[in-house]
Amino acid sequence: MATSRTDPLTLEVVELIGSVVARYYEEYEQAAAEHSLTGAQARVLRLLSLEPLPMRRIARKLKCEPSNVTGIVDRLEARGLVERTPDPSDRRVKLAAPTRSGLATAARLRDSLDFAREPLAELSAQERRTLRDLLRRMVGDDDA
Amino acid sequence: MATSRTDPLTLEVVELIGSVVARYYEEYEQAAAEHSLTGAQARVLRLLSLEPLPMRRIARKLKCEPSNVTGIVDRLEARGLVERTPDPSDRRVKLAAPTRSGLATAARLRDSLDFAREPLAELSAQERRTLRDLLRRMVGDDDA
DNA sequence: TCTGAATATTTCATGTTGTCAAGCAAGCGG
DNA sequence: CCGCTTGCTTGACAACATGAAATATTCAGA
Repeated sequence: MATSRTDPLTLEVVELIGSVVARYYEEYEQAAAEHSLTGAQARVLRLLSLEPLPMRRIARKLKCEPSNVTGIVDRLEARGLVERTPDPSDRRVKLAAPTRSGLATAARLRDSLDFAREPLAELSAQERRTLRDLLRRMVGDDDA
Repeated sequence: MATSRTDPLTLEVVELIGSVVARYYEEYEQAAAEHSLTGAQARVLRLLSLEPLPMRRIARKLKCEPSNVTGIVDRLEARGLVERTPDPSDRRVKLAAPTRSGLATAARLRDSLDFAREPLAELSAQERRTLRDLLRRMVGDDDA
């Protein structure tokens, strides 16, 4: 493998990615907190704002146990941001869907996620295209 | 501001960064778990492997309350990975330093953090340099 | 059709992380 | 010496996370 662990260039890129991750994560939590949400609640609400989902699919997306999702959706439901509705095609399943208020909160949350937008302003359109292409190749064709 | 929220290029880059963050975070937790550590414990151990630090400085680095650090260091200390030693120059301060075993664990942890190394193999040296330069400018001159 | 395995969700017990308020010990400026 | 600040810990509490067990439903096969 050409990419040795001790290659200084690679190490610096890894380090930089670590910085980006730390910063993004922190700002995400902060944006969530401004709407009185925890990070986990914000992630679930964002997911559901794209599409209502059964509990187990939320767990798969979050890569956590379904029993954990129960509590998070409980808290979102208690705040009127999310509703559980039965799935007509399978009575075992409960679909979680955002309420009108939940959708509004999700939209405001999206707007306050300035992280990558602001530092991206440093880059020209051409540079952003370059960055996009490099990131695309790094991330690969993962479909989560 | 030229970088409108609805600019599709910027949106895609933000989305990609989100993917990178999710993946990095997940792999970090997983690498930590392979050494029976939580993510927070791994982060503290990594910090201390660079340099012993007083509790309050760990809290600053982790951006959390000092009272939280007490518990994390307690658990690392209970496993013999970290020691608290008094600071001779200020008897209020306790320095947390890795033990020999803690240093070894930190090194193994570092080795298993393949994340950015592996997808980075997709990129040529020139491309990695380009990526490094773009990321540097995004991250800015933050000294944490 | 009946039975048994598999699936979807919840509940419970437990541990870690996080906050905040309060407390204690040690430094520091008057 | 006194009072203020600083560094750390403790205690109470909430959220998140896991794993095991309980419940309800579906589904495949005898």
